[in-house]
Amino acid sequence: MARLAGVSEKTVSNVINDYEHVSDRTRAAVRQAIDELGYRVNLAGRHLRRGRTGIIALILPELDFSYFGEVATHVIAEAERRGLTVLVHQTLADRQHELTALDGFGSDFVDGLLMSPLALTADDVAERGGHLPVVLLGELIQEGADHVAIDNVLATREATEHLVGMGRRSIVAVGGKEAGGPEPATTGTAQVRTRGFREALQTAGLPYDPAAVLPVRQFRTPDGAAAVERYLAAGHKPDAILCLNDQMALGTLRTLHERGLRVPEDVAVVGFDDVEAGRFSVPSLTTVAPDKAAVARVAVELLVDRIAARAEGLPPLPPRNRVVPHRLVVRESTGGPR
Amino acid sequence: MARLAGVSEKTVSNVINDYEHVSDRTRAAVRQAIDELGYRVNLAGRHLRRGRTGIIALILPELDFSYFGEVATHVIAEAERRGLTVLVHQTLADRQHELTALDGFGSDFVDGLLMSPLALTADDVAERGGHLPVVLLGELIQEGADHVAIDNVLATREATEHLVGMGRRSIVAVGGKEAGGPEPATTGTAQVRTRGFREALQTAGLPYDPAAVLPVRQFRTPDGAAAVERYLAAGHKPDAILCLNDQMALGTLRTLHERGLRVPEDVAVVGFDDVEAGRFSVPSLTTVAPDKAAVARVAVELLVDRIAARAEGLPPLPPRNRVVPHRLVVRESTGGPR
DNA sequence: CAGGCCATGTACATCGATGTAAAAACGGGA
DNA sequence: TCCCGTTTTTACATCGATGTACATGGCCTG
Repeated sequence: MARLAGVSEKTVSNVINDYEHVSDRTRAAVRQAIDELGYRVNLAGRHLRRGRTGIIALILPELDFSYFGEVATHVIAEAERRGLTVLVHQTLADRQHELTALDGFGSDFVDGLLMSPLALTADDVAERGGHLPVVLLGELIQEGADHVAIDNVLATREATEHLVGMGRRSIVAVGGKEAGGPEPATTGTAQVRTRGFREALQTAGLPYDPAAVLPVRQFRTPDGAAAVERYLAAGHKPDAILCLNDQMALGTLRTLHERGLRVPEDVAVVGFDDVEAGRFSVPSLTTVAPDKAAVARVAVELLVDRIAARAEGLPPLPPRNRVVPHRLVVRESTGGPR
Repeated sequence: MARLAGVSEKTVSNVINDYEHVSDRTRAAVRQAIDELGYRVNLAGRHLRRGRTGIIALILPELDFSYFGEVATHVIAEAERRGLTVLVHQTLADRQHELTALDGFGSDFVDGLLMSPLALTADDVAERGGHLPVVLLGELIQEGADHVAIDNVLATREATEHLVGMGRRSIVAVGGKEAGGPEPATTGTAQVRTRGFREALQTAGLPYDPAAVLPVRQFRTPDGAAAVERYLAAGHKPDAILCLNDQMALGTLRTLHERGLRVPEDVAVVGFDDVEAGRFSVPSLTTVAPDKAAVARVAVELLVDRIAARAEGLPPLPPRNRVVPHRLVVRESTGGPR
């Protein structure tokens, strides 16, 4: 122990924690001893005593999803500003993995969770999420936990209106979900966006064809490509495709290219998320851009609140719902400027 | 404490750890008490006692880099199989962040590190990495720590030969680094790949023009796009571009498109990493595909070894260097099949 | 029926950091 | 010089889990 070098034991702790009533001489002595022995605080001991670790987990379905990667970057920056370390964990949209994470990995080395659930329902969160502060990124329809998301219905309506405004009449939604439809895909998000899509069509006086809502297993590039390929192979001739995320939109661009359809001349394409790849794709991608920094900032803020409330033994805060801004970025895939 | 419900205290511990000499009746009683009270193991206590946390950190420069996302997925799977939890952390290629991580975040809640260093040198690792088992992903030239990487020189040579074999004579390397060049970029990797590039040109009897090695600040899409744009704007007319990763290759495709150059007819493009986006880009991307699963498997294996050795108080193992397989995947961007 | 062995269960100390309370050291003022 | 109020420092208990050593009790064997 550093005691050998300096003096006591608590004093070392005091120095490390910048306690004010420590004489300069003692402080210096301890500091030196620390350097000499290469002493390092034992997180276990501190955690045991303090009951907090300063670690929060960011639970994501997919790490190699640009959108999540970008959000994660913001979350990490925001958390760092507050002295928190972020542990990123991947669930592969697997329900079991998500439940385990929600359970704090069966133990409690994290102070709280930021989670982007795919397979879970709000009930799961409400039921099992008892012991850990949790904030959800994205929608989950029902109440029961803190949420941070853009106004997805509105955003989808705007995107759809943009297409309609360009004279497109036959619009397909890739990744959509109908009430009672199969495949959960991105539970909440898919549903809400599909609703916005439907509403916009109605407002525009266009027919809503359930067959033009293409469900997918996952929101990945190959899923988008395959869904569109099937649709076109069936003989349909849409003049616009609304993809519920950019990954699928990129897959869609590929499929259209393979079938010799020009974008945007023959078919216009819109995505969601504004990932970097969409800015460099050929053609570049029109997309709904969520304010990712805001998502991260608000989410961390809500979580920190919740952690603090818990630390002080207060009753859990009521579920809160925060809406962050978004905007439609028009690029080449719908005829935007080059 | 669960003691109230069951009986003793150590017995609870015994039940939790599946100690064999516990009567069924006691075991059942304890189990029930656990459920009833919603008891959960306190990682802090266990860590304090055992000295290990079962957590390893995966330190990456960028989370929204498909390549790292894909590798991370494999690492997580491999670690899970061994009962380890992976904490992913992002350094943004910042030296200070990397040093902090290397230091175990100033404490010791991780058992070891898997790290993909960009800004660090081997000396840093050798010097500061004393207290924590570390395995590096990717190259760092000098010795001093465990490494896992493909044979980058060979891979680059193959990629270059592929271009030469298709009759290309004027080849540019994007992201390359000359000895003594500025910008560290991806320290080791850039250097080693540049070497392979140069060797291949020599073997083919082509001139090596240092101006055809385009340094970049980072290996990101915009950097690649900008570097190529500058090169073309300067009046050069290459017939092939070798990008040291896929992100930059995607940016390159975009720039070529904007300048009206056809790929592969006018210019062939090759990337590194085989990220998913490259399979769906227009045109699809020829690339050097590392066996990512192997990278993950070997890296975790090396790290587990090192952690075990340390736990048993053995002297640290000597640095080991593992080479994993790769292959060249030929796609449309160099005239491959559609 | 006693002795002995094995399966179970318990008491206690311990890991390291830190809050608490109190002791020790210091500085002034009377 | 003595007493009192601060400033520093220390002793001790504590967070929870678990290794160690030992106590308990049941059962078998002679």
